[in-house]
Amino acid sequence: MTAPVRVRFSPAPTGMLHVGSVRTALFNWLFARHHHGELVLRIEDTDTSRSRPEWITGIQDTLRWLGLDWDGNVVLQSQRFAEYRAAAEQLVEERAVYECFCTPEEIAARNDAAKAEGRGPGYDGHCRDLTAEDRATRAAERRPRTLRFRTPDDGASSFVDLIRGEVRVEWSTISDFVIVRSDGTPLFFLANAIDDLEMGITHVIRGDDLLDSTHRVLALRAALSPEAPPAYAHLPLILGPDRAKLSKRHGAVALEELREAGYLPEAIRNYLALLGWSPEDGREVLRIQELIELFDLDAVTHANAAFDHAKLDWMNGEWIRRLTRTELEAATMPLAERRYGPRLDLGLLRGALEIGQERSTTLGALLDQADFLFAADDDFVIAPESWAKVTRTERVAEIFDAVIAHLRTCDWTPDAIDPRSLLTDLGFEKPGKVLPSVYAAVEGRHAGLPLFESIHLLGRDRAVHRLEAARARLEA
RNA sequence: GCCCCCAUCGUCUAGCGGCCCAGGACGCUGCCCUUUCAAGGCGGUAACGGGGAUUCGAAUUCCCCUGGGGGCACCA
Repeated sequence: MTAPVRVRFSPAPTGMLHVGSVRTALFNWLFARHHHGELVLRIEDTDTSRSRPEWITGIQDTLRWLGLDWDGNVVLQSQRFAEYRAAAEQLVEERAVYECFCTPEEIAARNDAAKAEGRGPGYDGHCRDLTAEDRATRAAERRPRTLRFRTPDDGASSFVDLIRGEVRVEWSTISDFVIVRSDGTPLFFLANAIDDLEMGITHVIRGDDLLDSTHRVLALRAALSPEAPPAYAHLPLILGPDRAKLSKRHGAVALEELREAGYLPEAIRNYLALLGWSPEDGREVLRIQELIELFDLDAVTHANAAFDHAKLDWMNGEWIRRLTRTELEAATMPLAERRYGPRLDLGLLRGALEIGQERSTTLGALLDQADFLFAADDDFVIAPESWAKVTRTERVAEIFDAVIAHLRTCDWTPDAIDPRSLLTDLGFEKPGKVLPSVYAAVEGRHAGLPLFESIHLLGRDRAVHRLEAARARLEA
């Protein structure tokens, strides 16, 4: 390859990162790492009313957690406004951009009128050819002034997208667009074009929802500099289960929610990499290094993809099982600390991870099953549906009595704890069938971590105590 | 309304003219394993949206239709 690759991930800090934006970040990251290039993190906070500092730090936290590192300092567009203004004024002088004094209300009214006539929305060029005198008058009226880019009157805009191939649109369908607001702040188009130019971005990899805006950015870029623009690659969108575009208020899966629910970065990266891309050999469970080696823009698909939570679950389970015990512990610790606070017991947690690793799909689900270990006897509760199952169990009082007696004296190993032979002696042909009542008494749920190991972990006193409590409750 | 993008199992995808009466994965489902529930193992179910054209031959090329998605902001 020729010039070193330099890409950027440029989110707007208007909310938490969701799977769509993270997939974009991931593809940029994989592309940069694959080509030994650089990835810049640029925060597009030009909309000062919607941007919030906590989202900026939140975005960085999430990216770091996912292992998607970036090169150099984070660039904040809000700190470069002066530069954008200067460039815009220069464009005004060159007549590529003009002053527009239309108010939002006037534009909205004319759009409504256009709609009534069966035409679509879009700026009508009202202020396109204002004379110096017109402008002076309007300025004197203290009308708001925006700066609008003048799009070509005829011909077509065309560029070759790395994924889509040639994309062509008639200029007549693209209206003049605002690049500087009436309060003097820049818009996306301006800041984007200038920064891509100055940062030396070679490839722009982003969502397909920005495909149409590319023509405008490219025209603006051409007015700004004769330098060749970056190559563009528009990724198919990730859709919600309902097949609509993911948005903050609609079905978007926030990364922080996944993190809190116990999904692993390894699994999220792996799953997201497979949404719109697949390696030649068809393997699906891939380490990050393999992802970097195999990733290629050529293999990116063209069609939008629905986010499938069930497959993510499967993938997460795959990764939980691949973790070493130490890694699993490190991944679970933050969740467990938040969940159990001072009641967290490292020894018990390790025990739970040992018996739970092979059978869990999320860390959250694993901890759900481990809750019984950390509950004080006073606030240990048996789920209502599980208790119902207990009361429906035949001769359950007898079972409890026998198990209690057994636990008081047996050797304290999982094998010795196993009460089945004793239940067989009591006349139960399939002792396994009545065991769920014991699960409920000890674990608070009739289905959970393997019983004998669980009792062993819980300890003799606590186990006996819980069974006695359940036995007493039967009488009530 | 106009513009753009897209179109293989329910979902993610392989397929880039004959190897495909279409392969893999998730899901669903049957069986096995089994102390519950899972996890795991082995099977099964299930798709080329429709119509033309090109060709000896089309999931693969072209056109139309239909369908889905996106865009048309002083959001990005």
